[in-house]
Amino acid sequence: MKMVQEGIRKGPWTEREDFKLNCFVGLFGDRRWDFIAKVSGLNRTGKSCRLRWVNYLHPGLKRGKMTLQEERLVLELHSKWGNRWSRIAHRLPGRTDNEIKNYWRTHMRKQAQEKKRGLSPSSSSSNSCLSSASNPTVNSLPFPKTGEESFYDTGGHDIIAVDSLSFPKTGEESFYDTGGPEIIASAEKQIEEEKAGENVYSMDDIWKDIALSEEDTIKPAYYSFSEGGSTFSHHALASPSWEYFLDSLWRMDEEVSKMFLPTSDQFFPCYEYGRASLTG
DNA sequence: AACCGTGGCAACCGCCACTAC
DNA sequence: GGTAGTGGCGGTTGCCACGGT
Repeated sequence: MKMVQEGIRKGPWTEREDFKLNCFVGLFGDRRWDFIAKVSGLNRTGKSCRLRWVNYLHPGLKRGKMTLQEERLVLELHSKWGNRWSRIAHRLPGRTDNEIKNYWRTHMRKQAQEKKRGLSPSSSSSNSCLSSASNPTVNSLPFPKTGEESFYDTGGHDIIAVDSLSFPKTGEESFYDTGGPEIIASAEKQIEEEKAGENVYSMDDIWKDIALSEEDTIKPAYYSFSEGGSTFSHHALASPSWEYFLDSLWRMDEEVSKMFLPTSDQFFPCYEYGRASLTG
């Protein structure tokens, strides 16, 4: 039996909460969410913390519009796997299942509306592009006859291989691109491999991949403090709230502190900076 | 300027799977 | 083997910004 905890916060996260979560994930890793939720004093559930981290705070995440390649890949993977958003997300470095899910919903809604209105593919630039990109893939795949499929059907255009599609090079595309064709090719290769052996990555592997693939293209903003001989860097948040972080640490169970503080390389810069701040 | 519809996104909920005891 | 705790995933909801009227 689990009692519903009183005082559990819900709703949008504040910058201070983000900062605290970031710090505690840095200290304890991104696995023990319930523990992090407790010791951080966030008054959030572990689930909520995990979700916030995975969908928003993780340094490997990309922000911004999906590239055409990504859109194409989402369509293709969805046609293969259905609503396996997490699985699909694994093939799009820096994108979360939530993001892809949201994109898909929007996409499907657009498709449904166009279908409803019987619009021509030229009704909107982005949609027409998506339609032309999605049809070849989907139509060529063994798709179960569902209502969903009908969203793709824009009137039986000639089918071309997805690999042969060409997309206009735009500034935006290159800006957001995380590797472009290489990523797509890599993902498609992995799809083939999975077909053969179902080699499913663990989340650790995924994040490692992301870290590697994003190393040169994504430069997460970091705070970097260098004061009083101590250097501290952390993922950027709009307003660092050291008093909150430190306050939480001070309130941590003493035994818990003993368990983790001596072994955490990341803690000491935080600690030193905090102490320096407090003592002036 | 006010209202309305829509899209995009963040976050919650419920279910399931896994693991430790 | 049963149970509780926890994490992960997919579905859903609600808020907010923006554009059109």
